[in-house]
Amino acid sequence: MSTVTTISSTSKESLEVEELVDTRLSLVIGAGSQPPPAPEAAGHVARQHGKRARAVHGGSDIDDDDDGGDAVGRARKKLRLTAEQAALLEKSVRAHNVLSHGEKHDLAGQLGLKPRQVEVWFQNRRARTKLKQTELDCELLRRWCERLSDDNARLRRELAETRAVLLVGGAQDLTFTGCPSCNRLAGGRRAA
Amino acid sequence: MSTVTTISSTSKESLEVEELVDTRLSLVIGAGSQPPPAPEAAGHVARQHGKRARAVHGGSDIDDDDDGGDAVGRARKKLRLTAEQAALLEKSVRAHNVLSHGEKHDLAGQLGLKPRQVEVWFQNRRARTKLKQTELDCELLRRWCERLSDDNARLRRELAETRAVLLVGGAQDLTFTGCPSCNRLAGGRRAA
DNA sequence: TTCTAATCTAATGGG
DNA sequence: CCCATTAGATTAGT
Repeated sequence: MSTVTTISSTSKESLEVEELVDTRLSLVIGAGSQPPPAPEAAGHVARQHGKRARAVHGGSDIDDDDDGGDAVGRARKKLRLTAEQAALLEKSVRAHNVLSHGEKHDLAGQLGLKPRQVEVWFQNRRARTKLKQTELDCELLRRWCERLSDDNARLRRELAETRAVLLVGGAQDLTFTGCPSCNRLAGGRRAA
Repeated sequence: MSTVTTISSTSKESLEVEELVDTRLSLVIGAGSQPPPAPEAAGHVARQHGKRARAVHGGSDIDDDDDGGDAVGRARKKLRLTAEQAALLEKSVRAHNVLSHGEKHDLAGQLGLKPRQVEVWFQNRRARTKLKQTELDCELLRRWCERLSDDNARLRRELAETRAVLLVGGAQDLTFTGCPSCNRLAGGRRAA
């Protein structure tokens, strides 16, 4: 006989179920606890989620991320990372932008977060950097475009002038001035 | 209930299973009839989900709440819009991409959503379209860049060609006339 | 099969 | 309102 009483979050319709569960859990677990509204939390990371006592899960698997719907157990609201948590995460992401299983759990332990949350944080972080870089690439492209445009104009000008010199020079001026190239240059650098 | 056990274990893959799961959950949750397939106007492959019963009327839960004081006590987990709701919203956004107060409440009434949710949906929608257009602009820029690059190459080629003709044609004269500037230039470009 | 990365979308908060 | 961000849910890929 399976002892599962909680509904796994993998269920497709977990939404409604979660609400129901949430409500009931609120009633049961209810009103007691209150996360410290003070964000300063000078000490260590606040322990954020009490896992409901689970039935004895034989053997700790490598991954036990799935906490099902207990994320909302007493949750007054959404998760806000403290400065310490953010700092640690940043440091970690600088080390490796992708987490191994061990690292994930380790970090989760240090942060007082669920492994799943750490994982998600990393995902979102990666997405963010990617987006930023896309924007940056776009800007780079824009500059490149600008440069190309300038080059283009210059080339057109030079080409026109060179052609003009070629045509004119073939007739007469070439013999007199003796230097079509100089004519061209003089024309081109008129302003200078 | 053993049914829950079955659901919780796995599987979101198979379509058949999905339907079964959905059906069962509908029974469990107590959803009434679910309006079937929705004409999905916008784009993507027809999704099979279509079925989300938001029949959790446990009293004052969803519909009747006006915006403003959003109770944070129960974390509202995630709302999934039905195909009908989405279709109506799409239609509305086609009419006006911004909502008036009246329209908002009206729509909310028709959809069975809170005005706040309608508002949020419109905001997200606008953000989405804006993002898409940005991407599109970026792509456009890229093509323009490409074109410029091609033009550039062509111009360089033509210019080189013209210059070559010019130099060759004036080579004899240049040697005789002995322009110092052009001698220098000719020496530098002799190879080309 | 499981796992994770990537994507979409509802929701929050600040400005 | 816009914007950035969070996180749940889903899809796709190895």
